[in-house]
Amino acid sequence: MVTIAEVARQAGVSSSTVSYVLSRKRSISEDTRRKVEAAIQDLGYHPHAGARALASNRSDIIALMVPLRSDMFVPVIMEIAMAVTTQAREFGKDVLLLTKDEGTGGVRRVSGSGLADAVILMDVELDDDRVPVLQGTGSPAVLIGLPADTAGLTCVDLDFDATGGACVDHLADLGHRDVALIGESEAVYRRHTGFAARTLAGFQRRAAERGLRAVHRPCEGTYESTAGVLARILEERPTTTGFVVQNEAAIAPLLSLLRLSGRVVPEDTSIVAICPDQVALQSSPRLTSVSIPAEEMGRNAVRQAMAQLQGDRRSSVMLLPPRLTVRESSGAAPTA
Amino acid sequence: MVTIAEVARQAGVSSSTVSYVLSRKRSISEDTRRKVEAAIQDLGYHPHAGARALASNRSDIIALMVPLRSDMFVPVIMEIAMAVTTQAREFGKDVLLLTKDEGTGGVRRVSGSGLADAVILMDVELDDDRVPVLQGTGSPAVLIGLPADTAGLTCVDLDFDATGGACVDHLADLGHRDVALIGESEAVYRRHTGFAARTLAGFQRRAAERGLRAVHRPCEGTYESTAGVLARILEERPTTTGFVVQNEAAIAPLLSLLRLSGRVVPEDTSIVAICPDQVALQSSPRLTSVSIPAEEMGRNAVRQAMAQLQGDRRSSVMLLPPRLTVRESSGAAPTA
DNA sequence: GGATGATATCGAAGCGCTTCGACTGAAGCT
DNA sequence: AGCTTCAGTCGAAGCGCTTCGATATCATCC
Repeated sequence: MVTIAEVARQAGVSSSTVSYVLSRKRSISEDTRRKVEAAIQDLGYHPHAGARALASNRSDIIALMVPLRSDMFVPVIMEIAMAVTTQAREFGKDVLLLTKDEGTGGVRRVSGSGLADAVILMDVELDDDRVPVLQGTGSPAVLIGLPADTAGLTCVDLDFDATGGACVDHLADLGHRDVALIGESEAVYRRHTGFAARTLAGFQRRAAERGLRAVHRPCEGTYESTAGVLARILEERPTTTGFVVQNEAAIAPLLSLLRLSGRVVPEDTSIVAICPDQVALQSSPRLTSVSIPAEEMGRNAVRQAMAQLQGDRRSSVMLLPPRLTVRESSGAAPTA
Repeated sequence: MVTIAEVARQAGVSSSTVSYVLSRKRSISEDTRRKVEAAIQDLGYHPHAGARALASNRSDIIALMVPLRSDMFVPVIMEIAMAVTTQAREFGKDVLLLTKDEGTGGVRRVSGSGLADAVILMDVELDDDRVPVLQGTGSPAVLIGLPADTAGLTCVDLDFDATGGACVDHLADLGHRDVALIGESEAVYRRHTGFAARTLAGFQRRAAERGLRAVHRPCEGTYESTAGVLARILEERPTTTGFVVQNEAAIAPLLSLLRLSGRVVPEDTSIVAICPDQVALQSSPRLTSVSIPAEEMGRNAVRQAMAQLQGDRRSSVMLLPPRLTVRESSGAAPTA
């Protein structure tokens, strides 16, 4: 292994000078800098990460705790993870992947051992036991998702309440009077995850404000369950013409079922999905949707973490505003 | 931060003794062990990862290089990544997440800096420039996927050639005489990824051996492209009754299209998918499928990496045998 | 009963880096 | 000319751990 001492010898300087060339913490003459950089190239030098962490008390690693299985849509999780990793690299940091099932022990371990300089938590529950532990460690922390009590925390999430409202607004603007929310599975509402409940609250509040009749049905997302949910909704309220779909898995079955029943989208029935743009674009017809800004959430989480690492201790809750894109699945309500 | 010295003082022993308690590399009396463990508990001691890496020359970190965007199905990538992480933790290792777009530089960086003890590469291309670099570093390496030349490498993958064959066998056994492979998008075949080509080769060879007529069509996986592909196949060879689907995204559109066209699965048409079990199970009807053993691949990759870390320098190519599960999407060919 | 071999523990060196204080020489003042 | 100032560099300490002898104790065996 090539050490800083060898680079120093090759460049004819002391090892501290090499260190300063690398860290830019002291001024270095142009001449010396060139010699050192040449030596680094020549020898293929890479500073030893452990030695650096020991001496500087920074590992340049951000821990990311990802759900193994969760209510979140897997591609969204993946996109967030990739965005975090990419953004972290732009700050010269690496990402350590932890699974949520490591729980509080995992949090203690990585911050206690100095393995990570900061921790980003995904799939945060309303009353998440990792949060107090994380605050106890005093290390920079960012949550993707909202717990019940956000006091003193830094969080990033889509504003799901506003999202529910935006979907209703869009359908109301198009003249729909009866709308339905095809939600996540019952288990998601029972479990202590906030996003489904927040979407529902926004959906219902806005529907009331706009004077629409609103129905909400949880849905597992399988073909059969979607068929059941759709049948129930149309039976109870046959005049329903606008659907908001939160469960990504229910989208394909829903489209298929509507086609089979002879309903044409968007002429007879309008659909607004809450899903990644990619999903909306590969459906047929392409879906009007509020996108899940996975990349933005991941990148912002890292930025917040970096701000904390640089001494910014303000907590903040960053709710990204919903962005609704009109595509081919929504249109004016049919005139009765 | 709590150091080993503080633990030692609290336990009334030397710090080397604490170290040996932790590493079990020398025998320690029961009495001393208890005192040390109590002190560790009391103080909430976590060894400093950097210091440990520096002194022992092992970081206890495995780097995992994941594709940002690729031909692979995202949930499969995710499942592999999670399996790698879980299995790594069972060996006391952590996982560092790298993106494929860091390329050879990323490989050099993590192994050159001693950040990772081993590297696992996903989404390996036939002629992958990361591979020679990785071999050059001399650090333990495992590939998930097969490059063209596997000499001296350790690889783990599903045996896609046998998979193509197994799908044909299943359909042939059921009496189908005309089969079609709905493959990945053209781009996948053009790009230098092996799994699609290997599946196709196995499919065609076995079809020839069994005397079936076989058609292969690439497919983008969108509703429109699937519709086009299906129409083309049925036009060219209307007697086609067996479909093998490799592109996960094409599954839902295909089922929907067949339903619309009045064909009943499996009475009129049989489908065998190559996809994760989860996808096969949530379709309607549930699909006969060869599963993508994502978890097994991830776990085995880690095991191979650990074997190499423990000095096993044999290279090996581990091709997991396809496992075909019969469900409701395949049945006897209709009698003409 | 002294040599032998385990077993249990300690002290110290050293891993490769960062960082602090000190030093040097040149430039900028008065 | 003598002073300060500052850019540029060096040497050494020290980060917290592992690991290699060395040592001490004790049971075992002729």
